[in-house]
Amino acid sequence: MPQENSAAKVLHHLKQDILTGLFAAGHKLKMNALKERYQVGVNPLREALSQLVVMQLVQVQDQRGYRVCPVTQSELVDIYDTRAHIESLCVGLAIERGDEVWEAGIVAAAYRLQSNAGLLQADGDLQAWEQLHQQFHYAIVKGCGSEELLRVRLDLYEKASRYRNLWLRHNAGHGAFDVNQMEHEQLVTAVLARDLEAAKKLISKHILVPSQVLQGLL
Amino acid sequence: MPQENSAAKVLHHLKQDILTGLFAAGHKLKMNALKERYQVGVNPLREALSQLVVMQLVQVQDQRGYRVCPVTQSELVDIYDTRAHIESLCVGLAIERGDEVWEAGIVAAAYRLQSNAGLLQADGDLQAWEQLHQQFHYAIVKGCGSEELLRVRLDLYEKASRYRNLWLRHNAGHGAFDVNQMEHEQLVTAVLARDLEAAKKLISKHILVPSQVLQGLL
DNA sequence: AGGTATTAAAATATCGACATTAGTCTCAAA
DNA sequence: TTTGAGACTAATGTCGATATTTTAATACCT
Repeated sequence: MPQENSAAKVLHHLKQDILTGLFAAGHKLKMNALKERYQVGVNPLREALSQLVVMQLVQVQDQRGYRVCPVTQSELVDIYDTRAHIESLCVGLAIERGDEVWEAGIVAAAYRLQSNAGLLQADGDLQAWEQLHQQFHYAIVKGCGSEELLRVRLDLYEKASRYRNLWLRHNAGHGAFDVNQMEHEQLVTAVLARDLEAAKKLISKHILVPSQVLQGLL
Repeated sequence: MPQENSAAKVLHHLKQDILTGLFAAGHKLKMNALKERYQVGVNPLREALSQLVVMQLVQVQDQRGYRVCPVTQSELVDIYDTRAHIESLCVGLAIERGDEVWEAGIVAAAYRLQSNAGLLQADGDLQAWEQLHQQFHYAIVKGCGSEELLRVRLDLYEKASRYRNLWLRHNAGHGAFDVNQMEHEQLVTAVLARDLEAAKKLISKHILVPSQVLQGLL
């Protein structure tokens, strides 16, 4: 029975708790509180926290413990700009290299996303929708075939999560997702038509629009 | 006196020891041996190792300890291809955004690299040259102005280090660096002339050539 | 006898408790 | 208001107990 060690378990939970905003930006992560919450000793905790430091989700001050990385407007802009460039790169390579299985995967993911648009209602499950949304975009970029590039992309996606959750909550039930939905359709059309320039422009815009909305919120 | 904790110290040393190849790919990292070598307890060690896992330099198998990540031909190709794309992206943005201070920095770094070409002799200090080489390329890309993009670039650079050291040792004293030197001159010219297309082609090739040499060695 | 399965023993990883050390806060005195 | 001493809080590291894996040895079967 593969029982992963406690450091791995606490890493997973703690990461979620930070990304979803349960531990707010700048929040001091006290050992005793975390020990209590996750029911582990200090050593697995320190291991997990060390890893989150490398992921740039947590800061460490020597001899003064850990705290959640602050969110700033400049970081927001930087992350989203970089994501736009990287995602655009992935889409471009995917269009060059993708095969029929890749195309089918896109169609399937787009269909699932479309079918569950109801999750975007005011009382819907935004996290569930975001899951499908993520899978849709992943279906497109995985055609690039580069593990390293996809890993870089995932790192940035996760680092953007705290900001994205703000955007999701802000838009919930305001019909602001309609534009988003339309962009997805256009993207699928451009990608399947292997229209490189159009697809790159669309994906870049698709990422930068939420960034501009968020800049007004911070 | 800013005395960083022992986990940070051992992280730095251990990372170097892996990147320089002192601990070979696939090597089992036994706690007792590391404890002895770095003169620390197991906990700081586990912290450092956890971080190296996130950096993808070591692997962890539950209850079976840590070992240095293996090197593979496919990873080599993937890392260098991805580096070529990312570096090209950085150079492109730098050309668009760079100012005069940026230009001056490039000229200065190029001059220092040129002046110390003697380090490439068979009996030279290759690590010292690589330091200058790295600084030269950094002088160019830092003009892109994106912290996130530069961080991604640095991650890939470090991940490529183990392969690069092979290349450096292979080329030492064989005059194979002459082409490399010429590429640097051409790159500086293209960048300062703000010739986007030429610069992107040059930097991409500059990264991919060592990759092709290395593919023959593995 | 050769090879495989079983069991015992050594080695190793993991985790929590405790002691040490550093940082912070309070309060009084200058 | 500033400064310094002491108490308190929190982070860090070492040690030891426990659980798991790996190695070795022995017994068993073909």
